[in-house]
Amino acid sequence: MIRVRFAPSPTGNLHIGTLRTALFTWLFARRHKGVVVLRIEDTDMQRSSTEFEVNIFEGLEWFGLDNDEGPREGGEYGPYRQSERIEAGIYSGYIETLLASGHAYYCFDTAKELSVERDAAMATGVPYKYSRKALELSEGEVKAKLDAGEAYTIRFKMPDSGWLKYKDMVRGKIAFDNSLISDFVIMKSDGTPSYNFAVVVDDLAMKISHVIRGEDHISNMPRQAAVFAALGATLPEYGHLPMILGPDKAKLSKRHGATSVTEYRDQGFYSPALFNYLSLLGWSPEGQEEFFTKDEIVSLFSTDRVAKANAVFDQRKLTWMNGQYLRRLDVETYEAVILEHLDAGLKADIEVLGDDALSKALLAVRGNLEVLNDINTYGAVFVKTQKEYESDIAEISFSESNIDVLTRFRAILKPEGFSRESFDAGMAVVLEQTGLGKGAVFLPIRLAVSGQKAGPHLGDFAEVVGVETILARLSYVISLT
RNA sequence: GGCCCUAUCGUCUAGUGGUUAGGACGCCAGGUUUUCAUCCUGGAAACCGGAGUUCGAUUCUCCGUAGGGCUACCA
Repeated sequence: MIRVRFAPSPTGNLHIGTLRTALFTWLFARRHKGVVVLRIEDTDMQRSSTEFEVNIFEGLEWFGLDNDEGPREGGEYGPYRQSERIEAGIYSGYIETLLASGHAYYCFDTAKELSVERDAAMATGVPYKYSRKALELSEGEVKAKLDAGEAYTIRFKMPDSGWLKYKDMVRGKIAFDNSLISDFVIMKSDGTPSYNFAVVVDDLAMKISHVIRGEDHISNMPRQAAVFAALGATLPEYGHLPMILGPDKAKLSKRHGATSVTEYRDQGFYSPALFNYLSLLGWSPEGQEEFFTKDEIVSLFSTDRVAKANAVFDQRKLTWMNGQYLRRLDVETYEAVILEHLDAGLKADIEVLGDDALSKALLAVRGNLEVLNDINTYGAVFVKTQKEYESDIAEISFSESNIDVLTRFRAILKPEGFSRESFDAGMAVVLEQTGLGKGAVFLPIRLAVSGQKAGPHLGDFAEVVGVETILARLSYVISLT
């Protein structure tokens, strides 16, 4: 049975990079009909908060990644928060085992002593390894220090020789020399387990079969593998994903603008579009097609087509893809989706214009939208107040020819039987009558009836605001001369 | 400094021991459209460098270089 886990740390909002890891992990599991476990790695009490945990849940849900086991779903390998696992004594049990087998030992060095060691090693160009001073303590000395209440950590004793060799699902063969790795802390002085230890215990206890995570964890492999070995367990399969970078090729972070998933949601990105885009960042199926549904991606996904090189997150392309999704949606879905982002005030104002006004207006500006929130910019033209309209008009100068065009158009436009088509036909007549170019006819009409030089198709616009408004505005402009 | 990973248009990527090195975003030009947008057509744009292997390397090997990661009582 394939069991994967997604293990975010609630020390910040759900990040695009973290989401991509979750996505690939999820895709792998769903592709192979496996189980997805969500585990919250909140051993860092200082930085973790439930607010961030909630944001992570929210982001995953919006994006469309579900999990079979987790803090909210429960499951037979719970609890699924490391903080709760600490309370349950899960880690201390394993610590005892390691202590008893000689794979771990108490360490009483202070932070200052350790940094002196480290600086000395750095200065001589030797890779730093803990001196193992604590290992020279006799059992009696250790007990005495413990009894005296001295602060301590527990370190894992790395093997002095041998290599960790494994085959990465994404990168192929990888090897590390164990003798270069320092003994590392597995239990901090506050009694909580460190990451490299907790992760192993949990992956083992939760029977995780495949670990898919970011490349930043590759260097942790020899440490984690050594703990697995010391516990007499076999290593799960591992796949390390390339990182997502900002435009400056540095690891994606806050200074690159929006990085939290809920921010993308709030800006009006449609989650299936983000899903599609992110799936193609570091992975590609065969062929040239770029648009895939979630189900298609699940059935196509495979770790051996995951890229090895880091990828820059291109917001331009995401935005383009989002616009494509908006245009490809069926009308009902499009309206439902866009309505969630339409300002209530703007919505009410448009609805006042008539029964189908809202629907027509939303459709009229569809081609202009990239993100859902754009509707509030492009939709405003439909509900300009008279005052706003007049002040827009005041900025525009109409020539005699323009006024002639407007006058002719006003004469042709009839309130009876008005439609988008009759509006267009009316403009065509003016075109013929005057013999002017398209621009010389259409632009002044657009300016006169909308007060701006860009916007939705005028026939659509007229249908929404009503022929009376159009006629009134034509007359208004004509009357100014 | 040490260790690990990586390297195809500006960006995301496909691909191959012999290809006009393909697609997409962006950019430029033209067209459709009433303007903008959409849409259509076309264009510019890449195999990091040096050795080696080979009849032939972008592709395989090595060495550089560059970028990224790790080197914590963060995860």
